[in-house]
Amino acid sequence: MKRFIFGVILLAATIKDIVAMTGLSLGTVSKYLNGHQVKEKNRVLIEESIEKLDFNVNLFARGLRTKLSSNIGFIVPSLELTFSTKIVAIIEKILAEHGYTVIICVVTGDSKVDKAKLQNLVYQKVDGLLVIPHANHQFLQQWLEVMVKSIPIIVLDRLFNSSTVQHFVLVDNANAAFKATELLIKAGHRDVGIILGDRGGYTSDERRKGYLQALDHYHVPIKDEYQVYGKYLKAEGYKACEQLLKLPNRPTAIFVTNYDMTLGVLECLNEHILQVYEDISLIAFDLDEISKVIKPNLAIVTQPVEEIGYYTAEEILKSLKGNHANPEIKILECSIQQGASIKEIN
Amino acid sequence: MKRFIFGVILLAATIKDIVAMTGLSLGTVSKYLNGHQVKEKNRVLIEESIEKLDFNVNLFARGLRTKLSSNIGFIVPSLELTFSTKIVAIIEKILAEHGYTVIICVVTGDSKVDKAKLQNLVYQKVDGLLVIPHANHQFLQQWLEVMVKSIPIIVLDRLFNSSTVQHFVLVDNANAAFKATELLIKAGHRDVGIILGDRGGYTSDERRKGYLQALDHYHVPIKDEYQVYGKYLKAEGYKACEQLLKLPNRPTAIFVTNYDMTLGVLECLNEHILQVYEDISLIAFDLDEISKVIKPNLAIVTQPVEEIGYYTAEEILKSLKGNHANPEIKILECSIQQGASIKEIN
DNA sequence: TTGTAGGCGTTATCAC
DNA sequence: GTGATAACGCCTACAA
Repeated sequence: MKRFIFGVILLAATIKDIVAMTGLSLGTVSKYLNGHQVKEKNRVLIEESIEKLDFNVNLFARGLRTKLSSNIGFIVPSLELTFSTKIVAIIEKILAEHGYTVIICVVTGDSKVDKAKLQNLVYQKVDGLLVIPHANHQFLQQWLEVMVKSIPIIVLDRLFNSSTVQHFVLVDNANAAFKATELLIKAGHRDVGIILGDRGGYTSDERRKGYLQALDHYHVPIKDEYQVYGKYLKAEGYKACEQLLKLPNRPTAIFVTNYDMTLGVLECLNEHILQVYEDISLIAFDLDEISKVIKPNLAIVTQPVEEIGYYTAEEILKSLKGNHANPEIKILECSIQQGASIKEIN
Repeated sequence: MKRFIFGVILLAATIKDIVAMTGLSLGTVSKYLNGHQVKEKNRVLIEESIEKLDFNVNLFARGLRTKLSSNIGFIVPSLELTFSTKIVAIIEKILAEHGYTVIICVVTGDSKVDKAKLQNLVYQKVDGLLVIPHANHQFLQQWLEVMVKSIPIIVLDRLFNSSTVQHFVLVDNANAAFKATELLIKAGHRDVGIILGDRGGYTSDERRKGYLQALDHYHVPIKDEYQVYGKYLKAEGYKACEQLLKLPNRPTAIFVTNYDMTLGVLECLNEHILQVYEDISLIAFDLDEISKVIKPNLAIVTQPVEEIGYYTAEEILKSLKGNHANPEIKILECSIQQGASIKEIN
């Protein structure tokens, strides 16, 4: 019952072809395929046959029975952030080694659109879900609460309160912000501005917390007008920066808490003909690839993206095979990379 | 035969549930689901039932029959290039509107690893393929030649000779390079270096062609030592730049032909304490987001990523529904964005 | 350890 | 237009 002609595959081989070739039964072959014990002799027989026939399990048929797709979904708020794409890349690599593929799903924040996309994603298409939530994505969160009942979910980058979703991979934002702010203070800065993302968002709150703790720890007065928000966007970062520059006693140093806003800040400083270091000190977040390109080299806080990726991939694989629930909140540390953007004053 | 309890879904509804609820036959419902004509009265009946049951087609079962997954695969050489990620994002958005999901597949260039990944990808998992090929990816190309017999494939960014793969979306690299080089020449530069990607690669060859044409057109002598290669990598771009700087009569202007190499070049110039504009003029490729961040603003060649994305999405959708073969080589134009990195000399 | 048989939910091919 | 029925390829009791 072969389906080749002149060495060209006409129809993909099925288990039945293996049965015909080996003389074994369907059940035996299927068992072998699913990792059960089979007599050594038969094992060899089956493996030979698989090789010859170039057999591959039909995933539709398997899925029809098992409801499993060996796809995992990756929900991201954007693909323009290197943070997301790096993690996607690492995870895709590891999951591929285990026969899984990654379906990407960019959520827009528009819940009508997102609803359709998530529906589409989840209908039999994924066995598990990795999520980097959008800031303030109420709808997504609710949806995850429901989904987690049927498939494993790991949430990255952002913590939220939930009795059902309990598997998180985060970085210690507060501590990272503390260290960044500390660096500025230790260089003598007492007028330290911070550009945060979304007001009330988890990440922003954490970073703000670290910032405030550092000021407090070193007895630097806290000023509300030094804390501005830029929604994690370049254009908003620009505005936030202008806001700080307009202050009567403008900060001598600024801590910008993400990549995109930093681009906006740099553009803003450029236009105002202010020199980083000379006129204003800067420490940024996540600028890895380009921090050295910018003059002067920027001091930056770096998230352990690789570690996040590896850890998350391992975790989802664990959840996928078996113990469906190993809820954990994992917190990884950021590192600080020195630059030449912080001026020592007095 | 409902499968709800207290409003909670126990089992996903099937066509049979609709049959039970409407009194119609399986065939009729299935026909409706696949866009065939059904009596108005029955249409309403079915739609109500679908609504009530929250019915969704089981894609495993459908796939088992049709061999279609409504996934499309996107093969990229890396997710660290904004070129790729932007296009992925656009395409994911459009395909989602049509019920398709995007499976990402990062090829490494290591053909053993890639082979496994591509196998995995293609086994019933995708209905079509979008590809941004790796430079010199011989294996991938051969594989595409085979795959294209069974599913539609569109190749982006890079052209290769093939009797089977015939659907390409490209930019006019030669013309873009001509215009970029022209800009330098018109500013008075006659010692113009170019940093290309991979020697012999399609894209590099095209960009080199445009560069040479411009020199020729304006009667500027061509010098081999001004043409160096950096494999599209940051570190290699750094080296390539050094190579140019070491020349006895080093170029007064450099055209760097991709994003990553430009980062390397900027780093190199930084370390050699050479000022862009003042000491050396520069025009780059694809630096969109950060060109304004860098001082001085870089002149850049911008690829029409949006247009590439939209066009490609439309094309693959066309191929997916029906006319399996509308081979075409689409060429889109790049634009030049002025900056302050080119000095007028004499 | 191996074989048998039923069913997963659809679509497609027929008749009607 | 509609309704029965047979695949699609696999997994999993259950029986041997």
